[in-house]
Amino acid sequence: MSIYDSLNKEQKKAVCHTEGPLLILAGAGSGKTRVLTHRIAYLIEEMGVKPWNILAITFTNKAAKEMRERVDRLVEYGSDQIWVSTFHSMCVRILRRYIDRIGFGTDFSIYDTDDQKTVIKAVMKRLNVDPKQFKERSLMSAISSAKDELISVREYELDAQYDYTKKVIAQVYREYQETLQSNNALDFDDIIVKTVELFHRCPEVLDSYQERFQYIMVDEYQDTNTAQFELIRLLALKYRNLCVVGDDDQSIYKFRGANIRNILDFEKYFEEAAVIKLEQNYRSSQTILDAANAVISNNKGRKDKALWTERGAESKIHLRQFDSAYEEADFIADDVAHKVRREGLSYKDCAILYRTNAQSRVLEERMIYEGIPYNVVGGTNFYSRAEVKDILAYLKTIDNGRDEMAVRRIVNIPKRGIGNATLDKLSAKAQEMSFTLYDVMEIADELSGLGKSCAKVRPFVELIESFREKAERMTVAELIQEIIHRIDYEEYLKDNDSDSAEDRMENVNELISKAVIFQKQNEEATLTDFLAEVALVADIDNVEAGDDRLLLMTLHAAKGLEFPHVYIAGMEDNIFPSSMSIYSNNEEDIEEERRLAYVGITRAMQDLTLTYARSRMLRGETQYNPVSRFVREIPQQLLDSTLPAPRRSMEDRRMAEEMFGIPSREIDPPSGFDYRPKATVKPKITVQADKPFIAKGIGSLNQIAGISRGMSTQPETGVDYAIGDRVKHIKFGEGIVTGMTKEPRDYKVTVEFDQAGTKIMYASFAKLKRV
DNA sequence: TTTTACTTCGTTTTT
DNA sequence: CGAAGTAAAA
Repeated sequence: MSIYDSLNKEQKKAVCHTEGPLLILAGAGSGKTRVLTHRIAYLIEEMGVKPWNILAITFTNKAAKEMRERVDRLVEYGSDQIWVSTFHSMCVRILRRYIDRIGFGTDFSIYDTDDQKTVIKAVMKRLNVDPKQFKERSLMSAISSAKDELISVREYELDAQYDYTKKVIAQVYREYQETLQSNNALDFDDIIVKTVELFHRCPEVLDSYQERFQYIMVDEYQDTNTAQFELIRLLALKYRNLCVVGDDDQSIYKFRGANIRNILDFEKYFEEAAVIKLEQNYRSSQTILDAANAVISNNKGRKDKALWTERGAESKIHLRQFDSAYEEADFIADDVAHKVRREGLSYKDCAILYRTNAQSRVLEERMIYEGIPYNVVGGTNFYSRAEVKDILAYLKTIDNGRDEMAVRRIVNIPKRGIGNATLDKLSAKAQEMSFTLYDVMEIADELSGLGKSCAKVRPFVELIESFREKAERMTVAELIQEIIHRIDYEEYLKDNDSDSAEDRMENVNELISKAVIFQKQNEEATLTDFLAEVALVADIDNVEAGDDRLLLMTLHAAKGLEFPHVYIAGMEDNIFPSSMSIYSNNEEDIEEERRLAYVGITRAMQDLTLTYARSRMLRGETQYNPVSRFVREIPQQLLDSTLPAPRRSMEDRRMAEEMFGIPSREIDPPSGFDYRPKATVKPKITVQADKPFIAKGIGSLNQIAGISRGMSTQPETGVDYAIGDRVKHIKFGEGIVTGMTKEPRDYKVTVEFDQAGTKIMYASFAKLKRV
């Protein structure tokens, strides 16, 4: 019996088709990861392909890690020799070796979105671009899409000649690229673009990688953009053993430049390509698949396919309407609690999905209220938190003095009396001498015309120099510790805001732990490597399977995951599909949202619950939205409750009145529009200045719950009650503690409530008070 | 130069 | 409604 016997006929075909281009159209839940891992195993074990000649590209680090582990279980040896990597980390790896051939230093920095924004702003100022007329946001996305499409500055300029707006964008684009180059920095898009440029300009480098990667596999192929396609096209050009796996129905990253034509036209680019469809679904019940198929069938221009399963209909899709988002959240919390406490389900079997990150707040508040342990995926990335970025900026400055962004960030942290005025003077001087900002600072006291403020620069330079010297013989973790000690970072945080200082320090410590772990896993790794690693982690990468927690995330973040019980909240027009897509009047935008709906529905294995609210607060305004059109696209017999009659617009009503003289029935707004939660739990620390980060999302919930973040990594020791004590719960009232069990990072407490009966809850969530 | 108070602005989704 | 940016004050 071989490992391939467990595959179905189509899967087997895909695994054994090893030579030449191959397109695998893999529907949701059709076992595409299985196919990919088995295919790699087959190449090694049956075809005698050397592991180091195989390249597998995934979308996230998490997927890469999973794939490597699964391959490792299938093959005898060599799984560590395969390149399993994301586009970005693969390109960084290549560029670290060869980017000096196209005018960058191999110790380049990587700029995240915040850094980009800062650069754009500075550029706009320098070029006198009117911020009223041009939003930095749109400039950024214009530049980003140009890069995704591999349009160079020069090409953009040529195209812009007769268009004022484009001309301005072209100017900003040029200046932006020049700034990045002089900072020896690349943004996310550049990481791909520069690799393509390297391959074009240095055929011998390309050739060496073509020889190296004789068998290439790309996962989530529908999400690739033009630049990424060009990259893999070049790599595969010589041996043409390119296998791409994707599902056009799950293409949801158009806004990020994903080019759906890459998958729809694959057979045009590679004429000899074989196409295999995987349509048998191993994940969901028939009912869920029927709903998904019904919704997605409203899209035009898709590859023809339909999912099927051997499973039965099982339970219907639950549909619930509420008066407000509070009630919606209340219902979901109760429903999850019920399933866990009465039906023996685990929290980790459930997920709540929503369209926008902003929707997580109300849900989070309710989960705390109900005592449900949860994690939020997404929101603000751990590495974009101010305190983490401060420390990283120190590291970047030490590592790459040309990174002006980093230098500017930390030059006055802690306060050294070096403000914008001084910095601008130094910066101008730097420009004039074509030095970097840091170079000028080093020689500041020898320069004339800088005034007395330059005396303050000296100690800063000396500090950095001493760090550089120490960095030679220290680990990254030790270096961070040295930095926070020398600049007394804790004191700085306390001066700024004593309330949050402790939490922030906790994040810094978390960063130190990450550095320790990183260096343990990569013994040869340098500071540069650590900074690159840190720049390329995504939120989803931090979701660990171990914790028994309910997951909250956007529909986008949910792609590739599955859960027995899925809730999709906010099923309303203007929320989902988003108002942007509705008002754009472009059917393609709605189709993209519909694919998102398809992704959401197909995450569910057994049970799917769709909820919507008649009123919802948005930007301080109450909106009344009709139920999502996607819900209406689900056949009624699959739903467990009936939909309200389609709401008629005011015009329709007026017309009906005029034509028939009948006053139309009042449907909206609903009765309960002023609904307030019975007793809102006011988070002690609200989600503001300090928007929760993810770092597995734990930080966020602790912060909302008013619990020190320290508990996210260490078990709580300080509960002030024990078995036999009388305690009070915010919702269930008073009761007696009848049991306590210690869990790795928490206590599980059993309480017999006077009114509400016996409940089992986590101590850190229940916030029980001794009475 | 830094802090504070007021205004404005806007919200999709993110490697 | 909340964050972020700007103008004025210390």
